[in-house]
Amino acid sequence: MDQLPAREIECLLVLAGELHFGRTAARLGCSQSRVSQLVAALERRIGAKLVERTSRRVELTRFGAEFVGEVGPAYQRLVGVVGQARERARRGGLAEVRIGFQGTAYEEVIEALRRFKLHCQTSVVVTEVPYGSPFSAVLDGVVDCAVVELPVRDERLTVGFSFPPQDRLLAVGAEHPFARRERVDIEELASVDLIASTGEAPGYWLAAQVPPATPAGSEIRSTAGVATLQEGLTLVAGSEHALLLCRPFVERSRRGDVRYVPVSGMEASSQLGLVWRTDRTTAQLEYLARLLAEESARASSTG
Amino acid sequence: MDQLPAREIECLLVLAGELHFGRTAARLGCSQSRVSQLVAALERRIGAKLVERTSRRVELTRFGAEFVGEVGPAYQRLVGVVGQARERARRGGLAEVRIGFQGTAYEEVIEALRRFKLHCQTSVVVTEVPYGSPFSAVLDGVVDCAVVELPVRDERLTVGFSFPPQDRLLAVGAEHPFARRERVDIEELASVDLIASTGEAPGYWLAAQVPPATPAGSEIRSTAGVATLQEGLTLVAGSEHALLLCRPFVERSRRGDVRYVPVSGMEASSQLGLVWRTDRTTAQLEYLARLLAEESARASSTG
DNA sequence: ACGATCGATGAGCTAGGCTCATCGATGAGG
DNA sequence: CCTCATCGATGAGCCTAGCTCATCGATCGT
Repeated sequence: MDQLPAREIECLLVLAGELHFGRTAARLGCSQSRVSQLVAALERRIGAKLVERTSRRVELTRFGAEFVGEVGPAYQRLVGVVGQARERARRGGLAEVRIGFQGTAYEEVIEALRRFKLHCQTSVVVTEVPYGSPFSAVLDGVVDCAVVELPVRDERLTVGFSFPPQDRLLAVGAEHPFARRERVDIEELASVDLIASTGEAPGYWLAAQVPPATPAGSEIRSTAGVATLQEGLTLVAGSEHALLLCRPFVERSRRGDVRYVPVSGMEASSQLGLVWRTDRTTAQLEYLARLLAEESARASSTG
Repeated sequence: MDQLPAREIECLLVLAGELHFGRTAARLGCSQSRVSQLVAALERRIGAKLVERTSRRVELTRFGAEFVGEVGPAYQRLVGVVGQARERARRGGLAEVRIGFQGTAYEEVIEALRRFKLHCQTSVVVTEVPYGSPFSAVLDGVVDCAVVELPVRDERLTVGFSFPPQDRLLAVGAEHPFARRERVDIEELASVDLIASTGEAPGYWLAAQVPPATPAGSEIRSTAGVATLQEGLTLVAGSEHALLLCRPFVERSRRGDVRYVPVSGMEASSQLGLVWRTDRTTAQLEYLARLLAEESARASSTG
């Protein structure tokens, strides 16, 4: 089969409305003879008379009317889709933005997303990404961006916005020696068995989450690894293991058999950020980053 | 806005499946460079990168994937509609055939329509046409054909099939002098007041339905006119008026306050036929006529 | 380092898309 | 009945857009 005769269809649709070759030509911005040729060509292609025409009257054949009734909506839809795409491209956005989160989304982000959807007329799909593989979903293109733990040191990824650093908390079981402490100093981490993340995260990221040693140089043990936050908490609850977390995750995962103790003296404190693939930077994502910045500023000023 | 870029869209859709410019070109039956140009043109038109391509890898942009997801179905639908129209034209038919009836449809026709729908994969819409204007709906194109009382003497109309002639019946009120008669001779019509049809029917047709005089030359009175069969029967029931009908209509409109008496000696007996606009003759309508002929033959042999 | 593969690009050809001029048909008006 | 005006069809011819060919540069495997 050969090519879709877009011009001929367009011509027929206009002619069906005008029922006049001259006016149709004017509306199409071409000559009357071209209209005549286009209609004839379409009729030849379809293999049936579509328009009954004398020098005094133009009317659709019964078959032509039926054809117009079917082709019209289909054609208009296609034109519409292309037009919408153009419009979206002009504003530099996607119709559906997929955002990944480690764990779940938190308040500041939710509000930013609401404004984002409104302003960009975009639908937002929220997905959870594995705690231990914060970047792979972004790199694979499964999500368009993600709010994850920093740091990110990867040419392929861009950090659009970084939330302010936050203290880390140490999650321990209810029976753990630290369970009732007010604080834990970072040097004390040398005495616990920290849970590491298993996943496709790069080494520098893993090291940032679970430092291999205290600032003073004491080695930090780590004999267990988990893929998700929930796994980690479950492991903590029933063992001597401990888990380093940042506050937003804690707020979303309170449970009775786990205690959260602030850790003081941590140099590399926990920090969340919005990241996306550098080669897929768009105005839309940058706008989302700006919205996050605003919400973050608002939250820190009122809180 | 300018023309719908059908080739470019087609090209993108194929490329989205192949992810390879050379194979895409082969499938489109053009050169690789053309594919490159088409994609570039579409990207320029939309205003966004749709395909990420290096010399070693081709993949859709996030935006491109979204675009393909929307444009693909719309495009396929349009192609499908055009293809279906071609197919229908090849078999010479309409997707929806509208048939008009005076009064209602009767058994032989119903069965023929069933087979017609099946064979032509067509939907059939049945419409009632005014008894007194059997042709105008056909001429106006409101229906594609109609089963109506003959005769038809009009260049613009074609009779595809004529049912065998049938006796006429005289409908009279229950209190009418003829109400209990076995037969009525045509000469006796001079003594009744026949109801005429009012409508856009031509004079020859009206005269055939309600003859102006008996064969022997006696004038037949007609002081009332009705537009539909039901109106006529209602008028008959409460007056001295009488109505000439053909059998199929009678079978469908039995009522207690009206008697039907066969009329003998009528030269021009009642005859139904399938008519359509001559300038809209199609193989499909001719096929329907053939089906009616078959059903009619079957009915007369078994009955 | 080399060759193979693949997409981009520019030059150049040509068929298809379009216009112009004209014709014949049709209907209105005198 | 004749004339004029309107409208769609048609053929000749022009020109652009649609396409090919040849070539280049980038990239990956060996």
